[in-house]
Order: sequence, then structure tokens, then C-alpha cells
Amino acid sequence: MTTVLIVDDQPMQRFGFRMLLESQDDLTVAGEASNGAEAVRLVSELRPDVALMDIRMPGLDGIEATRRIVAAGDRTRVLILTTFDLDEYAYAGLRAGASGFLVKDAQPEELLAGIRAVASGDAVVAPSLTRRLLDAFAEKLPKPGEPEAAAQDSRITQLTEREREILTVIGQGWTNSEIAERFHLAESTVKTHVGRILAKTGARDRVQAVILAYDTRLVEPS
Amino acid sequence: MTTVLIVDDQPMQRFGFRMLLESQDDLTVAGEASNGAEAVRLVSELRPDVALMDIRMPGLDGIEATRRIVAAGDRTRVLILTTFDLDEYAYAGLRAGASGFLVKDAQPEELLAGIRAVASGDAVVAPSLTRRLLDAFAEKLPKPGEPEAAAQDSRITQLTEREREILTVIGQGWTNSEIAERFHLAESTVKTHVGRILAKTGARDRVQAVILAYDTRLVEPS
DNA sequence: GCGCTCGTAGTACCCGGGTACGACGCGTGC
DNA sequence: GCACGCGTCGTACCCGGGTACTACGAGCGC
Repeated sequence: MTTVLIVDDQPMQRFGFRMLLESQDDLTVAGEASNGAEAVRLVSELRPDVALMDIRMPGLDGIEATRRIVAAGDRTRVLILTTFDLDEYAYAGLRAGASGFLVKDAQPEELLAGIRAVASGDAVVAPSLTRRLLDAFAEKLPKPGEPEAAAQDSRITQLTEREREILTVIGQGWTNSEIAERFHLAESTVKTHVGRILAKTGARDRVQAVILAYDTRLVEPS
Repeated sequence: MTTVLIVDDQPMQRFGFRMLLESQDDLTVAGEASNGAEAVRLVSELRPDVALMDIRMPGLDGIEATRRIVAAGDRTRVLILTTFDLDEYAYAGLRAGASGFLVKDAQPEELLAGIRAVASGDAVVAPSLTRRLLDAFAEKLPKPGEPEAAAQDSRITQLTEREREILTVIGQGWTNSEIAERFHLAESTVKTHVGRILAKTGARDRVQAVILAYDTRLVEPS
């Protein structure tokens, strides 16, 4: 049996949740809280499996309550609910350590599925927010970027401008064919450049060239 | 009407998907591909709304195919499917730019819902994977407080001790044979480790693994 | 005991990377 | 004029790296 604490400042909203949850055999409502402070207190007292947390509440809001609950190290998982899918709330909620983030206009089945998922240790995010998460991830991908300054290490300065440019993208993980394509060059030309870079810098292969690029700050860790 | 390209090397699997999709009024199968290369070709030719992409395929695998499809800038969204909910694949897939990631043993309704969500621009992730996604995402966010010690990036923490050890020396430019020699291992063993590291982290090759090692501060620029 | 992870090891195969050449056009400086 | 650096391109070749498999013992949890 999964126990749930309902946290919402609107009584009618709490009532709706309670009805929905109690209609399920495997879910039960451990209690209700109408603000963040009460939620924190009830979590430590009732130790529910899941806290269904509204964000907008008078006094201590849902984000801060989540932070405190998570910080307390309780086993209670927090599933945040909001009326709008504003991503700033999502970010804040995730930072606060929430296990999930759903919008209130979700289908009841989605909500129930979310509660069960969170209770079992999984996490859930509303589809409209998942997109943003993935985008944020994608930004971490090695992207074709423009060469930048820095590096007066002699191993670097002896390189020609073109060679430094190519070493920079090697340091960003580009393959020869990618370099060729994006620079509008033949792959053989790229190989020629790479070969000269290795010869001049003393790097054995492109892996060591990458290390050199980092060590000389030609590229910076992200 | 949402058009879907089915990509899977197993004919029976494709058949099953086709039956499921064709039973829906709003979905239609644009075509089928049995490997990654064919998938890339068919996407640019048929321009489906969604590509239902298996990961394990001979030749060009689903991850690389996804990477190319996304890189090509087609409007086609990629929904990755796998038999196991191995998160290493999830990472690689997400980093490749996929719009979703589901496990094959999901309920048909989940799969259909996933396809529709992806087609409409949202993203979906299997619940068992969402947890890790959130953890990883939370780590990327600017945290108030501690100066943030070294590598607790989830791409790193999911590695075993041995794998981190090997990634470290890869980040120092060692070749497989050097690693084998100095660690008293067979080169095949080293290759096995390297392969797992790449799969788990989503790095394409050892060059990107080196970059990852630097970015996560597993190794520091000298 | 059984399933699972982890570390180990092997074979076979393919491909990208690196090397070793040669070649050509374009500037710049002597 | 001519050498030289530089950027471009090509062919041919070899090898290290990566993939796709399979396999097995140790240790651990149920």
C-alpha cells in the first residue's frame, strides 16, 4: 500500500485528489497539508511514501518545502504539481530534489501512474517539460563552434592559423570526415593538416592532440 | 495523420509494430528499415513524422542513425526503443538527440502515447530512466553552495571503479596496448572495458571519452 | 542454489586514423 | 625570377580502435 500526503492550499483541490486516490486499491491518503510548513511537519510525522506537492502556496511554498523534505533525508518522494508548465518552476523543483513534476491538467491516469512510479523509486516528468530537459542535455553535445583565442604555448604558436583552427575542433571531438564536411575540405586535406599538427606538436595521435588542446587551454572544459 | 518509420532488424518485431500502428486511425506506417543506414536513407526520402528506432542492429546502430538523422536537420523525431532499460543506452540516445526513449516491454498504450507525444513535439522517457535523467540534470544546474568537487557527473558515476580507472588513463592519452601492458591485462579485455565506457557515457569514440574525462574533471588540464 | 554484476579473455571483422608519398596554385620576400 | 610557406588534393598502405559476439570464474544477494 502506497501512502500519499496531499499538499495544496485549496481545499477543493485536496478533496479531488483524495477522491481519486482513495478510489484506488493500492493507494491511500496519509494526510493533508495546506501549506509548506505543515507539509514538512507532516512528512516527518507520517512518513508517507509520496508527497503530492503543489507549488503555489501561502507561506512556505512547494519548492522550499521540497528542499527541506529532501534535505531531511526522509524516504518520502516528492511529486510536484503545478497549474502551469512554467519551466522555471521545473528547474527549481528539480534542483530542490523532487522525484517528479506533473501539470495539474494531466489525465487522472497520468497522475496515478506518476504517483506509483515515484513511489517505486522511478521519476516522472510531464511530457512538455521532458522536451526541455532533453534540449538541455543536447546542449552538452559536442557542437560545431568557432575557434577561439588563447594559448601561447610554443607547441601551439608554431602552428599555422589553419592548423590551430583544426586542432581546436579536434579538441571538440570532431572526426576527420566531420571536419572535412563542415570546413568544405577534402578529407585528404584534413588528414594532411592533422598529420602536420601531430608532427609539429609531437603528439602521437589525435587523442594526445586533444589532451594538448586542453592543457594549453586552446579548448576549455565545459 | 502521423507517419511513422519502423526501424528494427527483426522482421517479426516490425510486423508487430506495423499491426499496432495500423490499427490506429491517426497513425500510418511510412516504411520499414532493417538497419541504421537504411533508416537514415528512408528518413530523408520519406520524411516521416516519427522514426521508431531500435538500438541493437547490425551495421549502423540506432544511436548512430539517430545522430545522423538529427544532424541532418530533418523534422523527423526519433523515438528510441530498446529491449532492456539499460541507462547507458539512454544516455547515448539522448545525447544523440532522440526525442524519446521507451522500453519494448511497455504497454501498447504507452507506446502509442509516446509516438503521439513525440510527433507533437513533446518528448517521452521511460519512467525507469527518468530518475537518472533528473539526477544528471540536477547536477548540471548551478548549485548554491559548495565549490563542486570532481566527477560526480552521472555519466561518470554509473561507471564501475575499474571503468573509471581506465577512463582516467584514456584521458591521459594511453593506447589500448599501453593500458593492457601497464595494467597486466589482455588487450581484448581493455577493448571490452573501453567499449562499455563508450556505451555507458554515450561517447562516440575514445576522443570524445577524453573530452568527457576533462569536462567532468576526472582528469585536470596540467 | 540461482541469478546477477563485474572483470577477465578470446575471435573475427570493418573502418577511421595516420603515414608516406607526390602534386599544384597562390602569395611573399629576396 | 625563384624559393619558400601555406593550403589544397590525391593515392596507397598499414594499424589501432571499435563492434559484435561468446565465454567463464568470482562474488554477492535472495
